[in-house]
Amino acid sequence: MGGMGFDLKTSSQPFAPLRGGEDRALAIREQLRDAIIDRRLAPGAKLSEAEVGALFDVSRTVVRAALQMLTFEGLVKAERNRGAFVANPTPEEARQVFNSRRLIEPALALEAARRLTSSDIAAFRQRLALESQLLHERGATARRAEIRASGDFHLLLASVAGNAILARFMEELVARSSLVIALYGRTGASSCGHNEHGDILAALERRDAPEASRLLLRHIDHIEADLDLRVTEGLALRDALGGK
Amino acid sequence: MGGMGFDLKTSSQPFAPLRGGEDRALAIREQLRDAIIDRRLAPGAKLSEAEVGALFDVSRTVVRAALQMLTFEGLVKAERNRGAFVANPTPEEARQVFNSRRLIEPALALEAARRLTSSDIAAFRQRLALESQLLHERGATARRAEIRASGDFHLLLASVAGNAILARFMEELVARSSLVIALYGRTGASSCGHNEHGDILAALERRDAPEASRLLLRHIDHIEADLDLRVTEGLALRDALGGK
DNA sequence: GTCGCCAAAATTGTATGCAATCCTGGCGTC
DNA sequence: GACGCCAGGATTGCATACAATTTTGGCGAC
Repeated sequence: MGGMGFDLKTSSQPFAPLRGGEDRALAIREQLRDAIIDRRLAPGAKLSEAEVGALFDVSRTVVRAALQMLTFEGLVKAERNRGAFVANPTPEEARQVFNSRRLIEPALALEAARRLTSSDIAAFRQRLALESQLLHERGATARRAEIRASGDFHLLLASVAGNAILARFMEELVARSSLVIALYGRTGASSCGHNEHGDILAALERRDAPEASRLLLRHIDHIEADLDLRVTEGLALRDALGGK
Repeated sequence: MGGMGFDLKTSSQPFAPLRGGEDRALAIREQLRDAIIDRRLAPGAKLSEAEVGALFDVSRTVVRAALQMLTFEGLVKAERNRGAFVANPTPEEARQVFNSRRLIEPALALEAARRLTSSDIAAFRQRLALESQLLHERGATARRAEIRASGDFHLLLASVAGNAILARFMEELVARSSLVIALYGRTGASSCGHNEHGDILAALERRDAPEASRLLLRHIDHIEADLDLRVTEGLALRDALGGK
């Protein structure tokens, strides 16, 4: 029992105002999603319907809808008659996430290089500016925002590529990646040192599709290389303990 | 106000018994999914919560859960305060579905060729036998079963490849493909004449990964080539009319 | 006759109540 | 002392009731 020990509603984001006139389940989904990939909610943590409902001041009906969406995205694992928990991906699942990204993202880069418009470039530049600003900031809040901003770069690339279905897949893959990085990351800063996103954007601007694709593939490799995915068998129990 | 005019529960499948002890929303999702890809539910048809609930003898709560899942899969389109409708993919969406498949499936074939076990082969053979049997049968029921069996081949391939995430993506892509074929298919029998699935399996058994990948890519091309995706702009209104 | 407005009906969005299931703690027995 | 059993509490699964929104049908004015 006992509260979750954090305040979901006062997210670090300036917006996300939990607008009342719109679909509240969507808003709650986003808040929980941010909390999960920011690691404010630890993997394995229980998401009690009543408790989440009390936090957001909605009924369990709405919470259930939000949790079902997150379950479909793979960020939450639901067990019948037991409840919903923040996902706790295994190293094998982590590998599958990155294998999927290695397959999809270079293709997206190829297509994005063809379709890139000047307004797309502006959006990329804005994203990159935010990233580099966060990189130089200190503190846990900046760290969290940095992880999310880094993911947004890949999401923007997917959206520029123009395939809505693959973009949705990428949304899921990026979210799961954030979770995996939080779990298995060594340094924590995935793209520290090199400015790989900037290099990719430069290649895109040059319309050098193969190079953009190649850089992106290596970028994914670098992210995964920063993980510690050694087997550590039979840790299911300890993971559960770590949850709380 | 006018029933849906069909009986969802007496599906053509011999199983799918709507087992009571398990999660009923899952069962309803499957039934509706089958009905959609079998075209017993026309694109654009309204899925009223009360009506579906009456058909399956469950409350709207359960129906809503099922419809939300189908919405996530892209088979149903939900509009706020208006209801849920069977998806009506545009030609552009159809192209995106096949572009996604062209990207993912050849990679799955490569991996499947490496991992194929003898029990996998047996499962493939069983699938193919069912397909060829259905191919020679007459009647709408056999046609529907054939479309589904054909999709199952691709799903089996995805499962053999061993990446659960991509397998889930494929589930969505195959379901959407069935819908697209029902909407835009010319002949209706996508793999008529050639036994492309059989050829792919043969290449897999020979461990000829590149050939299996190549054949699969061409197979997808053939499926898409059978579609009529000419633009027909501004049909959104007529589509809605066609819905009822 | 056509257009616009308004009330009734139908449908979805949300909250809440009850039943079923699972976890927890304590007691009795071996 | 350890194991198994059973009641109490808590949590989810589901159904239902009510509120909000949209659609529909008709009525009146122009």
